[in-house]
Amino acid sequence: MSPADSPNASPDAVKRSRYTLRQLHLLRQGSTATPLRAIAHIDLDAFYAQCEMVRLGTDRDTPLAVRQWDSLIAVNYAARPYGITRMVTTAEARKLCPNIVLQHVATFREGEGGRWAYRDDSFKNIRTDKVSLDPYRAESRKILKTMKDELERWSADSVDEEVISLTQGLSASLEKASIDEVFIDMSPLIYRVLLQKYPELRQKSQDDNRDADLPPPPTTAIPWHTGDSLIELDKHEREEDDPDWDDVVMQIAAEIVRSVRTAVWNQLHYTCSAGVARNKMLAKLGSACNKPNAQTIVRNRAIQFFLNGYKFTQIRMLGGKLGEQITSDFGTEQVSELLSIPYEQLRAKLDDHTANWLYGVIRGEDRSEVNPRTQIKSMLSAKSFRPSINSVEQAEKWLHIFAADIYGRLVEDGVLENRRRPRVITLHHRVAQSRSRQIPIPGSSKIDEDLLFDLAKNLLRQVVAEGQAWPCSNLSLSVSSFEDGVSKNKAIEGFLSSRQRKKRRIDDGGIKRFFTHSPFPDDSNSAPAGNESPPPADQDSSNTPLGDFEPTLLQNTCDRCSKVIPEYEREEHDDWHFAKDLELQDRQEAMSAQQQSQQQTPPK
DNA sequence: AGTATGATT
DNA sequence: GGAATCATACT
Repeated sequence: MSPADSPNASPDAVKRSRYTLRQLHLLRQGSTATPLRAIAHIDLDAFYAQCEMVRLGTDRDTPLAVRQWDSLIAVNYAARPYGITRMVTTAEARKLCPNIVLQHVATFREGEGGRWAYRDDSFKNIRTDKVSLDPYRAESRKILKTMKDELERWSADSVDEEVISLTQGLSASLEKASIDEVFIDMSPLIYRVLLQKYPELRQKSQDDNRDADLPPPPTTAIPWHTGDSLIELDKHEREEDDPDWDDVVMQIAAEIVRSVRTAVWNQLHYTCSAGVARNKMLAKLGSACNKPNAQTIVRNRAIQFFLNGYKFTQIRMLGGKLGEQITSDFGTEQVSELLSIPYEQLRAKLDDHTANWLYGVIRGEDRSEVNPRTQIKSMLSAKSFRPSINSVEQAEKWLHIFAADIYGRLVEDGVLENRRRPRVITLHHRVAQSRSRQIPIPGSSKIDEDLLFDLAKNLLRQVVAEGQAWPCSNLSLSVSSFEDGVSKNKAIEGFLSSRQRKKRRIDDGGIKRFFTHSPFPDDSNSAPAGNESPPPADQDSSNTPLGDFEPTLLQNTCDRCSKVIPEYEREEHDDWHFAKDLELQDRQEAMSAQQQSQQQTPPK
């Protein structure tokens, strides 16, 4: 921070980049290994509260909190200056801010047809009502779709023919981390923008050493948006130094994230906060730095400074018992103090895997992937009993509501269209400690409310038969082990066996990587676009585990699309066609299934 | 198959 | 801090 003690920005500062062509090209695949990668974590601000603000149409400055019985589960930012937090009761909240809006969550009610509703007396009915988070799930889906669409726009919009041919089909991947959080891997998108903006990066690799340094970026200053919060650089780094490609990458990433946030605001009126960094861990910490409605950028050269200010117990996975143990083992919670502990000493106290992970994570390393998953893996419906319940009759009433709840959500998820169905159903039950029983859901039967209820009753009988079933303080029903619709599954299995588990390339889940989003039309809308093209024949070998070995002489012509394909691209190209065929077939099936299932429009 | 842990509003 | 979710790892 003191320009005085830097008399002369060293004249030969950055003549070359610190990064290589190989590291640049790794961006295309969402590889976890390149320091140039760009990950965002986006987090909706006080999500449940915002949902109610949108639903009720209240102003942004109106204090509002979401109520569950007599406690608050979300507090909007207008209410926070009054000292209202989630740990406050509704009575205290009213005292602190007399005109606050306290909106109770929607509930199911026994005997009212398994449908949730907003009821003005639900807070009095903790004994008969069960919370429903459905309205928030629905909003979450809308927001996710808006984000996806905006990212699609980025992958579609490019003018340069050469860049199109080099980067066709590259898109960002999006992981739904919870009801109000996503991770986005923007690396492939940024690769495309880089080639577009900097033609000097479009080299053919054949005549180049892929481990040679890149030329430096032709800029001396990064055009940061005024709304971006930049984390201060590490001690030995200076803002006056010329930027390198990682800085350029971060700025483009910030621009993409800004546009996603703007789209969510413009189309749905939700604000969110984002962190942008090299990996998930840093992005996640970053998104919490400036709330609400702001974005924080953790540049590579700022990582150490950034982490030094933290207690490691704030890092993902260290917030619980593991964090406590490490704290007591080494007598500190500070990242900065843990940094001075040599690896061997970590190994002495922790198991191999943990020590290794910890050593890296406090130095800003995290190679976890952004898992392109938007669908959930299990569904749970639960209730805690204030006065415990004491009979099978009471328990079965709740099982009825659980079954209705889960069934409704399964319908949203596509059971009727045979898209996905759960294979296992589980009952959790707590007296002093919690126990659970699970059984398979018969694959032959049609899943409906009654079936779920019957299976649940069955499980309850098992639990009760084991004794000590009462008084019960907590009961829950869940379904899990989802499988995809039969047609899709069979086809993919066929694909895998035909390949005889041949070494798959790079990362990932075989054919599924071609489905960046659901091939099925979403609830309300829109004709799926059929304008994709096969992956380009690429002169670059970073796709293959063979690295620099480039059999450039072997070329074939694809009999499906008449494109010229190098031999080493052949397999991937065939896979692409296979995925496309599958997608088309699925779409047709889904369409006809939808036409058959009649217009029982669910209540909004 | 069943349990425990961790994280989020 | 409690309630309701979700995910994953361990045994």
